[in-house]
Amino acid sequence: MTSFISRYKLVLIYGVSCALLLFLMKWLEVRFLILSHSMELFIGALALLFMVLGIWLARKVYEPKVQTVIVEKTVEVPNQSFVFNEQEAARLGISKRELEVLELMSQGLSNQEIADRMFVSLNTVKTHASNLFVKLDVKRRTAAIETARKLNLVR
Amino acid sequence: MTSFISRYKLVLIYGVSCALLLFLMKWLEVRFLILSHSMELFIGALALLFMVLGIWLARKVYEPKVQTVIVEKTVEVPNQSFVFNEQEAARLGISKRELEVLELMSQGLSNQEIADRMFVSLNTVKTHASNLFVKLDVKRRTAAIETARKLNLVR
DNA sequence: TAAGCGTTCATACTTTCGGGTGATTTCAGG
DNA sequence: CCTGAAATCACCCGAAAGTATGAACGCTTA
Repeated sequence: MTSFISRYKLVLIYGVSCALLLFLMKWLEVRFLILSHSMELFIGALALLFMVLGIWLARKVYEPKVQTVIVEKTVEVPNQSFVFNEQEAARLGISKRELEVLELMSQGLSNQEIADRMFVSLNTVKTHASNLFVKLDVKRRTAAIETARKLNLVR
Repeated sequence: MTSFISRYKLVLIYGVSCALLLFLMKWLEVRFLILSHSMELFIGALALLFMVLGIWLARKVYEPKVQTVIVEKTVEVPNQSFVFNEQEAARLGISKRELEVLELMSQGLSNQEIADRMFVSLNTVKTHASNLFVKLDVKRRTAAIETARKLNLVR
């Protein structure tokens, strides 16, 4: 919204500048015709001047657009979201239920709480956990969480 | 590298176009002078045309530069490094030793391993751990790790 | 100097975790 | 149809984790 307003302001300013410049050119034209009558040089200078003006105008107008794009990008990037490493899970042969246990484990839940959430017995959770520890080559649930995090299996 | 080549190609093409356009303008100038002698209109048209050309040229040339800037920004941003939340640690009243225990805990070490590393007894580690659990308002070490991570106290 | 805090450690006890073993069911694939 | 993997559950036992309580020491601050 504000970028549009500022852009319009710029256009207005440059429009007025162009008008003034045109008057200047006309005055110069008269001078030129009187002095040397070298029309070709005048035409060339005029063309060059206005092309430069055009380039300058375009740069001024389009530069804010550049900055806007950059802002969008910088906002977009900090999505350091977690991407599950399917390859690693498959390589280690971790099953669906084991992964569920791992996930809940990493959230700080006890085996009993995990059992309640998954609607299975405590013993089942223990079995899944044991299998996980073998597959992740660890001896404790805290180490399992650490390893799983490093392998992008959780969070 | 390739962007520079393509940009130079563009400039060359537009340079040639400008030259051709100048010749066209001169020819038109003669026509104009013969037909109506309306110099003001001719000057205005010429100025407008070359300004538009300048704008067009600037846009074409500067657009690839925009993309380059975006790339630089996206490369710059992914510094997702861990910054220890000192305020939160102070707010919760977590001491140095407790923090050390928390750190080692989050690395998957057992109480005995932590005790060995810190050159204190197992009981001392347990005491620190218990105090941590109270301060972090949790009941298990896994939950403590989870909470500590969310508060940027570890890793 | 007394009070408070952090650190250290201890004993005793309960709970949770993890290993080992074995059993059943289900379901996909040779 | 048989096999094997996955999922489910059970029992036992030892290890680890966690709770409760108490105590000693050093440092800082009111």
